[in-house]
Amino acid sequence: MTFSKSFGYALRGILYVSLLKDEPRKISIDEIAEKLSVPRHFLGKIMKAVVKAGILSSTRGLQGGFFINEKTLGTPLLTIILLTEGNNYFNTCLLSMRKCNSSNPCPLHNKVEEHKDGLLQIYGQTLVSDLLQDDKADFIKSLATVEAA
Amino acid sequence: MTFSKSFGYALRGILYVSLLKDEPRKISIDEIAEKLSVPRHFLGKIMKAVVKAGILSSTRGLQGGFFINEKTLGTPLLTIILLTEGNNYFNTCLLSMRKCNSSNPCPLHNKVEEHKDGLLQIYGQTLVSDLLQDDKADFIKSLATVEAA
DNA sequence: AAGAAAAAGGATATAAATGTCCTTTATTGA
DNA sequence: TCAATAAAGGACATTTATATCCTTTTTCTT
Repeated sequence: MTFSKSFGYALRGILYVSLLKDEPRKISIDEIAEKLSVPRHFLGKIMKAVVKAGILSSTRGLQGGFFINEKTLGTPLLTIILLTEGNNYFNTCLLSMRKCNSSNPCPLHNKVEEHKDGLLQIYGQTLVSDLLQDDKADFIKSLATVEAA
Repeated sequence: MTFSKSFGYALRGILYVSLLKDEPRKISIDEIAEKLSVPRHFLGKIMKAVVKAGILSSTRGLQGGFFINEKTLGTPLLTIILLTEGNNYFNTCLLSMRKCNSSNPCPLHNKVEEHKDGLLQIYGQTLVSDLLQDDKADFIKSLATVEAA
Protein backbone atom coordinates (compact mmCIF):
# COMPACT_ATOMS: atom_id res chain seq x y z
CA MET A 1 0.00 0.00 0.00
CA THR A 2 3.01 2.20 0.32
CA PHE A 3 5.30 3.95 -2.10
CA SER A 4 8.77 5.33 -1.47
CA LYS A 5 9.19 8.98 -0.66
CA SER A 6 10.77 9.35 -4.08
CA PHE A 7 7.45 8.56 -5.69
CA GLY A 8 5.62 11.18 -3.68
CA TYR A 9 8.23 13.79 -4.45
CA ALA A 10 8.23 12.91 -8.15
CA LEU A 11 4.47 13.05 -8.58
CA ARG A 12 4.08 16.22 -6.56
CA GLY A 13 6.88 17.84 -8.56
CA ILE A 14 5.26 16.83 -11.83
CA LEU A 15 1.89 18.12 -10.66
CA TYR A 16 3.36 21.42 -9.54
CA VAL A 17 5.06 22.03 -12.88
CA SER A 18 1.97 20.90 -14.78
CA LEU A 19 -0.25 23.21 -12.80
CA LEU A 20 1.82 26.19 -13.90
CA LYS A 21 1.85 25.18 -17.55
CA ASP A 22 0.34 28.48 -18.69
CA GLU A 23 2.92 30.65 -17.00
CA PRO A 24 5.50 32.08 -19.40
CA ARG A 25 8.40 30.98 -17.22
CA LYS A 26 10.09 27.69 -16.46
CA ILE A 27 10.05 26.29 -12.94
CA SER A 28 13.23 25.86 -10.96
CA ILE A 29 14.07 23.15 -8.47
CA ASP A 30 14.41 25.80 -5.82
CA GLU A 31 10.85 26.94 -6.33
CA ILE A 32 9.43 23.41 -6.40
CA ALA A 33 11.32 22.32 -3.30
CA GLU A 34 10.27 25.39 -1.40
CA LYS A 35 6.62 25.27 -2.39
CA LEU A 36 6.29 21.57 -1.69
CA SER A 37 8.45 21.61 1.46
CA VAL A 38 10.61 18.85 0.05
CA PRO A 39 14.41 18.40 0.37
CA ARG A 40 15.97 20.47 -2.41
CA HIS A 41 18.86 18.24 -3.52
CA PHE A 42 17.06 14.96 -3.23
CA LEU A 43 14.25 16.36 -5.33
CA GLY A 44 16.86 17.44 -7.86
CA LYS A 45 17.96 13.86 -8.36
CA ILE A 46 14.43 12.66 -8.76
CA MET A 47 13.46 15.36 -11.25
CA LYS A 48 16.51 14.49 -13.28
CA ALA A 49 15.18 10.96 -13.60
CA VAL A 50 11.73 12.28 -14.44
CA VAL A 51 13.21 14.33 -17.27
CA LYS A 52 15.36 11.43 -18.44
CA ALA A 53 12.19 9.34 -18.67
CA GLY A 54 10.65 12.03 -20.85
CA ILE A 55 7.82 12.82 -18.44
CA LEU A 56 8.91 16.44 -18.15
CA SER A 57 11.40 18.60 -20.06
CA SER A 58 14.02 21.00 -18.78
CA THR A 59 16.67 23.43 -19.90
CA ARG A 60 19.73 24.65 -18.08
CA GLY A 61 21.01 28.12 -17.63
CA LEU A 62 19.46 31.49 -17.11
CA GLN A 63 15.67 31.36 -17.39
CA GLY A 64 16.01 27.58 -17.40
CA GLY A 65 13.97 25.14 -15.38
CA PHE A 66 11.35 22.46 -15.77
CA PHE A 67 8.33 22.57 -18.05
CA ILE A 68 5.77 20.17 -19.44
CA ASN A 69 6.03 18.51 -22.84
CA GLU A 70 3.60 16.66 -25.10
CA LYS A 71 3.78 13.55 -22.90
CA THR A 72 3.43 15.09 -19.48
CA LEU A 73 -0.31 15.47 -19.02
CA GLY A 74 -1.03 12.10 -20.61
CA THR A 75 1.40 10.19 -18.43
CA PRO A 76 -0.30 7.48 -16.36
CA LEU A 77 0.55 7.18 -12.70
CA LEU A 78 1.83 3.71 -13.42
CA THR A 79 4.71 5.12 -15.43
CA ILE A 80 5.82 7.22 -12.50
CA ILE A 81 5.44 4.33 -10.08
CA LEU A 82 7.57 2.05 -12.21
CA LEU A 83 10.14 4.82 -12.55
CA THR A 84 10.58 5.32 -8.83
CA GLU A 85 9.74 1.88 -7.43
CA GLY A 86 11.28 -0.27 -10.11
CA ASN A 87 9.70 -2.46 -12.73
CA ASN A 88 8.95 -5.32 -10.36
CA TYR A 89 6.92 -3.34 -7.90
CA PHE A 90 3.71 -5.19 -8.73
CA ASN A 91 5.37 -8.55 -9.16
CA THR A 92 7.10 -8.91 -5.83
CA CYS A 93 5.63 -11.47 -3.48
CA LEU A 94 4.08 -10.12 -0.29
CA LEU A 95 5.77 -12.90 1.66
CA SER A 96 9.24 -12.38 0.19
CA MET A 97 9.05 -15.71 -1.60
CA ARG A 98 11.09 -15.56 -4.73
CA LYS A 99 9.21 -18.01 -6.88
CA CYS A 100 5.69 -16.90 -6.12
CA ASN A 101 3.40 -16.40 -9.11
CA SER A 102 -0.05 -17.36 -10.30
CA SER A 103 0.92 -20.93 -11.11
CA ASN A 104 2.83 -21.33 -7.85
CA PRO A 105 1.05 -18.91 -5.54
CA CYS A 106 2.03 -18.08 -1.98
CA PRO A 107 -0.74 -18.29 0.65
CA LEU A 108 -1.55 -14.61 0.19
CA HIS A 109 -1.26 -14.45 -3.55
CA ASN A 110 -4.81 -15.21 -4.58
CA LYS A 111 -6.36 -13.34 -1.68
CA VAL A 112 -5.01 -9.99 -2.82
CA GLU A 113 -4.78 -10.51 -6.55
CA GLU A 114 -8.16 -8.99 -7.27
CA HIS A 115 -7.40 -5.79 -5.43
CA LYS A 116 -3.93 -5.63 -6.86
CA ASP A 117 -5.47 -5.74 -10.33
CA GLY A 118 -7.89 -3.04 -9.32
CA LEU A 119 -5.07 -0.78 -8.21
CA LEU A 120 -3.16 -1.53 -11.39
CA GLN A 121 -6.22 -0.45 -13.35
CA ILE A 122 -6.42 2.79 -11.42
CA TYR A 123 -2.73 3.51 -11.77
CA GLY A 124 -2.74 2.63 -15.45
CA GLN A 125 -5.77 4.75 -16.28
CA THR A 126 -5.25 7.76 -14.08
CA LEU A 127 -3.28 10.41 -15.92
CA VAL A 128 -1.38 13.37 -14.60
CA SER A 129 -4.09 15.57 -16.06
CA ASP A 130 -6.72 13.72 -14.03
CA LEU A 131 -5.05 14.78 -10.81
CA LEU A 132 -4.89 18.47 -11.52
CA GLN A 133 -7.50 20.70 -9.92
CA ASP A 134 -8.98 23.89 -11.22
CA ASP A 135 -8.30 26.10 -8.26
CA LYS A 136 -4.56 26.53 -8.55
CA ALA A 137 -3.98 28.33 -5.29
CA ASP A 138 -5.92 25.70 -3.39
CA PHE A 139 -4.20 22.88 -5.18
CA ILE A 140 -0.72 24.18 -4.50
CA LYS A 141 -1.64 24.61 -0.89
CA SER A 142 -2.82 21.03 -0.70
CA LEU A 143 0.32 19.73 -2.41
CA ALA A 144 2.47 21.58 0.06
CA THR A 145 0.67 20.45 3.16
CA VAL A 146 3.10 19.82 6.00
CA GLU A 147 3.21 19.85 9.74
CA ALA A 148 3.21 23.30 11.18
CA ALA A 149 6.86 24.28 11.03
CA MET B 1 1.31 -2.96 -2.39
CA THR B 2 4.47 -4.04 -0.69
CA PHE B 3 5.39 -5.20 2.76
CA SER B 4 8.80 -5.35 4.38
CA LYS B 5 10.75 -8.59 4.38
CA SER B 6 10.08 -8.74 8.10
CA PHE B 7 6.40 -9.21 7.43
CA GLY B 8 7.01 -12.08 5.04
CA TYR B 9 9.35 -13.76 7.46
CA ALA B 10 6.93 -13.29 10.35
CA LEU B 11 3.91 -14.68 8.56
CA ARG B 12 5.77 -17.59 7.07
CA GLY B 13 7.25 -18.41 10.46
CA ILE B 14 3.83 -18.29 12.07
CA LEU B 15 2.37 -20.47 9.34
CA TYR B 16 5.15 -23.00 9.65
CA VAL B 17 4.71 -23.35 13.40
CA SER B 18 0.93 -23.47 13.02
CA LEU B 19 1.12 -26.16 10.41
CA LEU B 20 2.99 -28.41 12.84
CA LYS B 21 0.58 -27.80 15.69
CA ASP B 22 -0.18 -31.51 16.11
CA GLU B 23 3.42 -32.55 16.47
CA PRO B 24 4.41 -33.31 20.07
CA ARG B 25 7.51 -31.13 19.85
CA LYS B 26 8.21 -27.42 19.84
CA ILE B 27 9.77 -25.79 16.82
CA SER B 28 13.20 -24.18 16.99
CA ILE B 29 14.39 -21.10 15.15
CA ASP B 30 17.02 -23.22 13.48
CA GLU B 31 14.40 -25.48 11.98
CA ILE B 32 12.17 -22.64 10.83
CA ALA B 33 15.03 -20.69 9.27
CA GLU B 34 16.31 -23.73 7.47
CA LYS B 35 12.96 -24.90 6.17
CA LEU B 36 11.94 -21.44 4.98
CA SER B 37 15.40 -20.49 3.69
CA VAL B 38 15.34 -17.34 5.76
CA PRO B 39 18.24 -15.69 7.63
CA ARG B 40 18.46 -17.38 11.02
CA HIS B 41 19.31 -14.46 13.29
CA PHE B 42 17.08 -11.93 11.66
CA LEU B 43 14.19 -14.35 11.92
CA GLY B 44 15.04 -14.78 15.61
CA LYS B 45 14.44 -11.11 16.24
CA ILE B 46 11.16 -11.14 14.39
CA MET B 47 9.86 -14.22 16.15
CA LYS B 48 10.73 -12.63 19.46
CA ALA B 49 8.42 -9.75 18.56
CA VAL B 50 5.75 -12.18 17.41
CA VAL B 51 5.87 -13.90 20.79
CA LYS B 52 5.91 -10.59 22.65
CA ALA B 53 2.74 -9.66 20.77
CA GLY B 54 1.16 -12.90 21.94
CA ILE B 55 0.66 -14.32 18.47
CA LEU B 56 2.80 -17.35 19.27
CA SER B 57 4.23 -18.76 22.48
CA SER B 58 7.70 -20.06 23.22
CA THR B 59 9.79 -21.61 25.94
CA ARG B 60 13.52 -21.60 26.36
CA GLY B 61 15.84 -24.40 27.16
CA LEU B 62 16.03 -28.01 26.21
CA GLN B 63 13.04 -29.14 24.20
CA GLY B 64 12.05 -25.53 24.00
CA GLY B 65 10.94 -23.67 20.94
CA PHE B 66 7.88 -22.03 19.42
CA PHE B 67 4.33 -23.30 19.54
CA ILE B 68 0.85 -22.01 18.93
CA ASN B 69 -1.43 -20.69 21.63
CA GLU B 70 -5.15 -19.92 21.86
CA LYS B 71 -4.73 -16.74 19.83
CA THR B 72 -2.52 -17.97 17.03
CA LEU B 73 -4.95 -19.49 14.56
CA GLY B 74 -7.48 -16.72 15.04
CA THR B 75 -4.98 -13.93 14.47
CA PRO B 76 -5.93 -11.72 11.51
CA LEU B 77 -3.27 -10.82 9.00
CA LEU B 78 -3.82 -7.20 9.93
CA THR B 79 -2.36 -7.81 13.38
CA ILE B 80 0.83 -9.15 11.86
CA ILE B 81 1.01 -6.30 9.36
CA LEU B 82 0.68 -3.67 12.06
CA LEU B 83 3.30 -5.48 14.12
CA THR B 84 5.94 -5.47 11.39
CA GLU B 85 5.01 -2.36 9.41
CA GLY B 86 3.96 -0.11 12.26
CA ASN B 87 0.56 1.17 13.24
CA ASN B 88 0.41 3.85 10.59
CA TYR B 89 0.93 1.59 7.62
CA PHE B 90 -2.56 2.21 6.28
CA ASN B 91 -2.64 5.85 7.24
CA THR B 92 0.48 7.09 5.49
CA CYS B 93 -0.11 9.28 2.48
CA LEU B 94 0.98 7.84 -0.85
CA LEU B 95 2.47 11.22 -1.74
CA SER B 96 4.42 11.67 1.50
CA MET B 97 2.19 14.54 2.51
CA ARG B 98 1.97 14.71 6.24
CA LYS B 99 -1.47 16.19 6.66
CA CYS B 100 -3.32 14.09 4.13
CA ASN B 101 -6.62 12.58 5.28
CA SER B 102 -10.20 12.25 4.16
CA SER B 103 -11.08 15.83 5.02
CA ASN B 104 -7.91 17.20 3.44
CA PRO B 105 -7.14 14.59 0.78
CA CYS B 106 -4.07 14.51 -1.46
CA PRO B 107 -4.73 14.11 -5.20
CA LEU B 108 -4.42 10.34 -4.93
CA HIS B 109 -6.30 9.88 -1.71
CA ASN B 110 -9.82 9.35 -3.00
CA LYS B 111 -8.70 7.40 -6.04
CA VAL B 112 -7.25 4.57 -4.01
CA GLU B 113 -9.42 4.73 -0.93
CA GLU B 114 -11.88 2.15 -2.14
CA HIS B 115 -9.23 -0.42 -2.84
CA LYS B 116 -7.40 0.38 0.33
CA ASP B 117 -10.59 -0.36 2.23
CA GLY B 118 -10.95 -3.59 0.30
CA LEU B 119 -7.47 -4.68 1.26
CA LEU B 120 -8.11 -3.69 4.87
CA GLN B 121 -11.19 -5.88 4.80
CA ILE B 122 -9.18 -8.80 3.48
CA TYR B 123 -6.38 -8.32 5.97
CA GLY B 124 -8.79 -7.87 8.84
CA GLN B 125 -10.87 -10.91 8.00
CA THR B 126 -8.25 -13.36 6.85
CA LEU B 127 -6.99 -15.40 9.77
CA VAL B 128 -3.86 -17.45 10.11
CA SER B 129 -6.06 -20.53 9.99
CA ASP B 130 -7.45 -19.42 6.63
CA LEU B 131 -4.02 -19.58 5.08
CA LEU B 132 -3.13 -23.08 6.17
CA GLN B 133 -3.48 -25.85 3.63
CA ASP B 134 -4.33 -29.46 4.18
CA ASP B 135 -1.42 -31.04 2.41
CA LYS B 136 1.35 -30.26 4.85
CA ALA B 137 4.24 -31.47 2.74
CA ASP B 138 3.07 -29.43 -0.21
CA PHE B 139 2.42 -26.39 1.92
CA ILE B 140 5.85 -26.43 3.52
CA LYS B 141 7.38 -26.80 0.11
CA SER B 142 5.47 -23.79 -1.14
CA LEU B 143 6.43 -21.72 1.92
CA ALA B 144 10.06 -22.53 1.35
CA THR B 145 10.13 -21.77 -2.31
CA VAL B 146 13.38 -20.10 -3.29
CA GLU B 147 15.69 -19.77 -6.22
CA ALA B 148 17.53 -22.95 -6.98
CA ALA B 149 20.44 -22.82 -4.56
C1' DA C 1 23.82 -29.92 40.97
C1' DA C 2 25.83 -29.92 36.21
C1' DG C 3 25.69 -29.71 31.48
C1' DA C 4 23.36 -28.97 27.29
C1' DA C 5 19.87 -26.76 24.58
C1' DA C 6 17.17 -23.03 23.03
C1' DA C 7 15.02 -18.40 23.22
C1' DA C 8 15.99 -13.57 24.69
C1' DG C 9 18.78 -9.71 24.57
C1' DG C 10 22.07 -6.66 22.90
C1' DA C 11 26.12 -5.13 20.10
C1' DT C 12 27.80 -4.73 15.69
C1' DA C 13 27.91 -5.08 10.38
C1' DT C 14 26.06 -4.38 5.80
C1' DA C 15 22.89 -2.66 2.33
C1' DA C 16 19.51 0.36 0.62
C1' DA C 17 16.94 4.58 0.88
C1' DT C 18 17.13 9.19 1.83
C1' DG C 19 19.42 13.55 2.15
C1' DT C 20 23.38 17.10 1.49
C1' DC C 21 27.09 19.24 -0.80
C1' DC C 22 30.23 20.53 -4.44
C1' DT C 23 31.64 20.64 -9.28
C1' DT C 24 30.51 20.65 -14.20
C1' DT C 25 27.89 21.85 -18.19
C1' DA C 26 24.56 24.44 -20.74
C1' DT C 27 22.02 28.71 -21.49
C1' DT C 28 20.97 33.42 -21.30
C1' DG C 29 21.53 38.36 -21.24
C1' DA C 30 24.47 42.17 -20.98
C1' DT D 1 33.12 37.51 -24.43
C1' DC D 2 31.76 37.45 -19.63
C1' DA D 3 29.06 36.85 -15.65
C1' DA D 4 25.15 34.92 -13.71
C1' DT D 5 21.91 31.22 -13.46
C1' DA D 6 20.04 26.71 -13.34
C1' DA D 7 20.05 21.74 -14.37
C1' DA D 8 23.17 17.64 -14.52
C1' DG D 9 26.40 14.87 -12.43
C1' DG D 10 28.89 12.80 -8.89
C1' DA D 11 30.86 12.37 -4.12
C1' DC D 12 29.72 11.98 0.47
C1' DA D 13 26.63 11.72 4.88
C1' DT D 14 22.81 10.05 7.42
C1' DT D 15 19.10 7.02 8.45
C1' DT D 16 16.52 2.90 8.25
C1' DA D 17 16.06 -1.92 7.10
C1' DT D 18 18.25 -6.06 6.93
C1' DA D 19 21.58 -9.36 8.61
C1' DT D 20 25.15 -11.47 11.75
C1' DC D 21 27.35 -12.52 16.00
C1' DC D 22 28.01 -13.07 20.91
C1' DT D 23 26.35 -13.26 25.64
C1' DT D 24 22.71 -14.09 29.02
C1' DT D 25 18.78 -16.37 30.83
C1' DT D 26 15.71 -20.12 31.14
C1' DT D 27 14.55 -24.89 30.97
C1' DC D 28 15.21 -29.70 30.58
C1' DT D 29 17.70 -33.99 31.32
C1' DT D 30 20.78 -36.61 33.66
